Amino acid sequence: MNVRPTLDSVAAYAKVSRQTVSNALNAPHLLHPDTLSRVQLAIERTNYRPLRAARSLRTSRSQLVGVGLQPAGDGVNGYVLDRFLHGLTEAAGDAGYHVLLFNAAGDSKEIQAYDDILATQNLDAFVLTSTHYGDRRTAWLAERDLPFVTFGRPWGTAAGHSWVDVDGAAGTREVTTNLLAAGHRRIAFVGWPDGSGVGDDRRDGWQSAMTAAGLPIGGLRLQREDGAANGRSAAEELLRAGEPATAVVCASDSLALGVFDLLGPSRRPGGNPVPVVGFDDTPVADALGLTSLAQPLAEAASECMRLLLDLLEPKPDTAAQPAHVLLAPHLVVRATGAGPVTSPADPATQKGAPQ
Amino acid sequence: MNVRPTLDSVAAYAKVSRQTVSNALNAPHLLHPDTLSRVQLAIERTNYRPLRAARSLRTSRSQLVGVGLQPAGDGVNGYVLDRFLHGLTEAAGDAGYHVLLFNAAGDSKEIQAYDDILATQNLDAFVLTSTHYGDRRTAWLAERDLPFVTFGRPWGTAAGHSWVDVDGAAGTREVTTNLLAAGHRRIAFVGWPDGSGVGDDRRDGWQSAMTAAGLPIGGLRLQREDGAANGRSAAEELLRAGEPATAVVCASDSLALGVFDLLGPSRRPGGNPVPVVGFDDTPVADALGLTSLAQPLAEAASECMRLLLDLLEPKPDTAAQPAHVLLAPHLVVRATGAGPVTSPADPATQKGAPQ
DNA sequence: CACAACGATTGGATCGATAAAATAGCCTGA
DNA sequence: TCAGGCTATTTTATCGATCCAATCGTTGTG
Repeated sequence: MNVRPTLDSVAAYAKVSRQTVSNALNAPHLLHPDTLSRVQLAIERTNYRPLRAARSLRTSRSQLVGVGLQPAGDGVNGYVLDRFLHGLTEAAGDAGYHVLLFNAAGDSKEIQAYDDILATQNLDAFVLTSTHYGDRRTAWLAERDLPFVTFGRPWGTAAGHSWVDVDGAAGTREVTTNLLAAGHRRIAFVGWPDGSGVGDDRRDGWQSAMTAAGLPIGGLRLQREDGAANGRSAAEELLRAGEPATAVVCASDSLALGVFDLLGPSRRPGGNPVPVVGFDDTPVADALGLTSLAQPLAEAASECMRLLLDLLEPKPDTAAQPAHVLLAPHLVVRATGAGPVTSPADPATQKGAPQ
Repeated sequence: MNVRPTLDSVAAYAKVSRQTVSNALNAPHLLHPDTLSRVQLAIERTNYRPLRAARSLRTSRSQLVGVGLQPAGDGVNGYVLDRFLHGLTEAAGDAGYHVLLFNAAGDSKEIQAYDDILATQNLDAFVLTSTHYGDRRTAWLAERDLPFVTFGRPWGTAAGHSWVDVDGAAGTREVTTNLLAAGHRRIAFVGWPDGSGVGDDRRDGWQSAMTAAGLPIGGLRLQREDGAANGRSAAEELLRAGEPATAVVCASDSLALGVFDLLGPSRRPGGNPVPVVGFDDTPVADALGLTSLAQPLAEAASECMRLLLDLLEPKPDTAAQPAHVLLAPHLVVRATGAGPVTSPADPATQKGAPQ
């Protein structure tokens, strides 16, 4: 039964003072090279590692990053955040940090949770997810000079803080452009009701690609709350339209699933399957062979951690400015889903010169 | 700019000694009622809460529970564990604990991670997930007398520790019995290859229900690695069989999805849809209207926390024995999926007396 | 009336680290 | 020669809590 080594025990072992061992770890340049290597050997031999609680008490830093979890994660959005969380745990670990979870249901409760946890734990920083219009959390944290990074850009407010986000518009623009290049002209977008930030952004990408191609969007833009059933209802509306859409881009996999159910290959055997593109590349998309735009979540997480480190351990030469990172999603084309490169059914419009 | 209150500042406010304030929090029975209420008032007025780092240094307890995360969570199994994690965070919070995440890819790396983290953090306990045959983690922790609870029973080893698990066999038995009661006789089971603990358990429930009904299982039991494509291949095999199955119970939603794709209502319009039952009630099942057995994950998490508290804060009267909790999954019947209560196609075998 | 027993409260030591100040040794130059 | 500066290392103080032993006042007892 061997006890934990402490600074003192290592110091005795190396025949130096406690502080010298501490310096070997935190300020090695202060030591004479010979002393340094002797102390390092002692540290290795005794397998010493400083106790965080003691260090934290003295320095009021903990190497902990707080993340608030929504208690009832809805399936699909939950998927994205959970993958992000996995990535963050990994990125944090690489930087010598750990992730501490706490409950947060809604802005005000999350702020309450910050308050609680800060009173008892020395958290070094926070990572926020699911930013939205009227988000009160960022202002609260900024007022108190607490370091934080958001995964999600600050919708509707000036960006006084660092953030990482995925460029949804770029994704939908790219996939729409692909479809246009494949000859599609009537490309619909099934999105969420206005005002959701993320949803508006994803719609804008589609819209700008259509407009750039000089195509009208009248009747092609549908709005539904998220969910497969609502996607189905949107597909029905599209089917009722005079001139049907030949491809559909969606704001989420859930909506895409519903659309796919009515317009995809399974329901129209022998007919002309309509390419349907989802967003987030969830297991649902994978299971159904649905083409989808994937967020680079692991990368987003490591970027968050990088920006956080810029705040927490600023390089001496660079001033710690809030920084922003916008990552591009990438398209996951799935075979069974009759991916977006499929040409439209009508040969007349096929492979025509754009515009 | 007000500073954090400390024991000393509260003591000064209440005109007592530091230790008395400490006792008011940790051993209130030692104080005179008048003093107690005076100190409590002071604590409230100053909004004092003890700093964990300082307390942890002295008591070597941290109110932290460690959970290892698999870095690359596969979609479906990841879903279950992530929901469990949400529940655990909530349950821990209710008990005054927090969840600390760390990376763990595979047993040996997870053990390595334990070692690392214990050297620097005073973790009070661990919660392990995904127990399996030949799991080396539990023995490692037990050898060092570290408190822990597993979500997942100890497959193949004696249970020297507390655990919580979901009774997969009970779930498949129940659903199979339901199907039998509805008149089905040829009920297939599509499961994983032998030796996976969880998979064997889920198969056993189906098998025991079939055997209890005096029905043969020859040709009805298929084994596939997890995945929708493999489920599809299993369904093909079932279709090739001389006497087709009239219902299928699966070890996972992924397998069920594949089976459903070939045997469900979508592919056999006008035909006789075969009831297909999945396991875990993932978003995939929800999206497709697939009937599935849901694990009570929030409950499992709170039970884990309860057992952990029994270890960490043992009641004086009860000896801290390792305890086991086996929770029953519940069936989520979905309408579109032509749930398991559907009668088989052949009227001859319909609603006959069991056996 | 001295003294033990007890309840309520206090003061010092301690947990294990880092910050800040002090010291010891060595070198340089007026 | 000796003040002053530099480097390498040690000493002392401190972070904010709890543990433990000591103290103080009150009461009961022989």
